[in-house]
Amino acid sequence: MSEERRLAVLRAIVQDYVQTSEPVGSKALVERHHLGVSAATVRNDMALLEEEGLIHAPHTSAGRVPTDAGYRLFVDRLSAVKPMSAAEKTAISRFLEGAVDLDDVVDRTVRLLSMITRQVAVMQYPSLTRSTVRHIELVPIGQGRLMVVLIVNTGRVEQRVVESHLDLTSESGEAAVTQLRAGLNEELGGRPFSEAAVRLRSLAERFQLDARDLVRLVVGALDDALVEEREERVVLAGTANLARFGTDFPLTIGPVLEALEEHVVLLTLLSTLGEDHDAVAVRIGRENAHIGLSSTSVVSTGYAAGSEVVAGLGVLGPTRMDYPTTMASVRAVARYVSHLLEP
Amino acid sequence: MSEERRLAVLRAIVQDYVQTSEPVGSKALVERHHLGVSAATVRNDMALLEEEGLIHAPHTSAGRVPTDAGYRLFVDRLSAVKPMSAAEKTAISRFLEGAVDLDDVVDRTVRLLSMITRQVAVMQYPSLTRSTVRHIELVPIGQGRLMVVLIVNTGRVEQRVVESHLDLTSESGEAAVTQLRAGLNEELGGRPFSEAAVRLRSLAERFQLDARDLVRLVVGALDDALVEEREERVVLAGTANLARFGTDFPLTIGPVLEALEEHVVLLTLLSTLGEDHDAVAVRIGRENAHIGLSSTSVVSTGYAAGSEVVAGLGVLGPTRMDYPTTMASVRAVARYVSHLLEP
DNA sequence: ACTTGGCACTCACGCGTGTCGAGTGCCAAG
DNA sequence: CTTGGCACTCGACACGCGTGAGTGCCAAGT
Repeated sequence: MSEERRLAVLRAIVQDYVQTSEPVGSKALVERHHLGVSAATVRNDMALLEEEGLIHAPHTSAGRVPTDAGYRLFVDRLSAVKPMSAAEKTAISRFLEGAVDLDDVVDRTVRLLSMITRQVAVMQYPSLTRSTVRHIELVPIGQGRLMVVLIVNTGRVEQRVVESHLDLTSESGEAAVTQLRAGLNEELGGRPFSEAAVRLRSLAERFQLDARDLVRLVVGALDDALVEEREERVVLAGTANLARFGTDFPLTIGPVLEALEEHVVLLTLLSTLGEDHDAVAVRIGRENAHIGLSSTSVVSTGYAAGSEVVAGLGVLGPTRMDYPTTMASVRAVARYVSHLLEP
Repeated sequence: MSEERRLAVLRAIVQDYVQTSEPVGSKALVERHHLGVSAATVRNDMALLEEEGLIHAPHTSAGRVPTDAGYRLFVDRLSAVKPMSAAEKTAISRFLEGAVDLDDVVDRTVRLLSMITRQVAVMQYPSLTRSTVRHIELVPIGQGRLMVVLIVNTGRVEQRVVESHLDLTSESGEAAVTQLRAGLNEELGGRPFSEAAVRLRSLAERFQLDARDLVRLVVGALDDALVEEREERVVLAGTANLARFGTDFPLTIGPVLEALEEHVVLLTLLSTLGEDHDAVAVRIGRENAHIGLSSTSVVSTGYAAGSEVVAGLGVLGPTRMDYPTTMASVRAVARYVSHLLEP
């Protein structure tokens, strides 16, 4: 009972099943992969694998299909990371190079990733909490309204309008704005958001009484809306790829689309938690908390701006997916994006 | 041969078919709608309607189904605009009221619309070309880089970074930036984008030679990236609703999802062209240029910021949709959005 | 000139049956 | 521990048939 061969059988099953998307039987296996043994032997191995819960037969006398656990084992121990061809690499960099904008980078990345993996691609905008402040601008825009523009080191820009009863066009109003702008930038410029909240708190006291109201509003806008990261934005592309499986599989497309519309769900999918830089995380089937994604897998990783990992990106597809190549693609794209966000 | 009754029959067919999604036969018709005639008479009418190309039998001895032309006639002449209940109206305003942001408005609108129509909702961001400039801000962000922030009357904000070899931190650099900022705002502030291009052209000459380079860069950024509206943004929600029909119908979901990912396609769908303010446009089946949308209909209208229509929104669903209520919903939501963008 | 009931006809659909074959489990021999 | 053999299972597919909804046409009624 060679343990090793049993795993080879599992690997072969996964590979065949991924390719053909049909349950694979003992006979087909031996003729496609030259394992040096007969079909009967493979059958015995299969019986054991099934006992271990790694594969499963949809019904009596049908071929075997890997279970979630089977895929897991395959990913963890049985698959080599498939290197990307030089052509693919240059294609990636070409496609991403033209981006003019953070929005554009995200848009292109997600499109690219969905195209090369032929699956659904997901990308999170650089998280504010893990970024640093580059600049804060205050722009009066008529009446008592002030637009607060926050520029982040990743190139992300956020803005919010606050309404004040102060007359900002008056001399004293303008002075207050100027002073506040300077104060904010001095206090926060170049600093990570994690420090922002505390630093903001002490700011109001430095101002004259009649301006404190304004300070509080602006600080409130920054603090509440941005630091609290009420909106971690997520973008996706390639949903049409889901349709390719629709007929093919017990994967009904509806629940998946629903899950994809819940951006909160997507965010938890991407949270690769305590990850190494550049490790690729894989969640298989039921491992994804969300029901409706129970027959899909998520391959994700973090990307960096400078040295800091700022957010995640990845792809989502049926559990029956080509893990090695998908993982390679995700990793490669993440690297290029990090590279792009470098300066 | 009462023309009138024939149309009544068509109306009845459309209504029944929309509700049951099954071909409707003469017998079922007479017992559900008390037209004062017998099934045989209805059959004669149906034969005529079919001759006119308004309905169609999927196969011999099956009920009838409206054709695109049939729906068209129904929408144009046979349907009354269904008024919305007070409850629905308040629900709409409640849901939209909390928006803090233009992004937020768009996001909520599209979600809301997809929920109440139970179909795919699409919304275009306020078009820059139809908006007016509220303010332009120039923010130096280290080295020779300058961020150009454009604030639009609709609340939309666009930004772009330009790189200059000028030292912007020097005194003369700062002066140039200040002068340019003032010049831009004087020249463009409060003006529609349609005038922007010409006004920008003459700007460079007003500056000293060494600053002209900078001016050209900034003007280029505004002109090229924004006025050219390279990116008319579109947001959608409710794609999961497509799945509800997937099984139901000859509407395969794949091509539709593909079309939805092409934002260009969506934009042309929304372009209600030479529309009256608050007229709701309907495109039925093949009327949508794009193949893949040939069995879907689009109900769309424009929304305004102030008095000017700035962009479109609408929903997309199977040709077999409840046009009167969908049209009512789209109109109602568009009105509230316009209201929200008023000030 | 329409309307209506009657009647023969047409198919899509569902169901049961039968065949086929891939695939399995088990066993006894190598 | 492997292997060939063998009986068995069960889904997929094809065929045939009955059923019924729905039609078109016609002749009679208003």
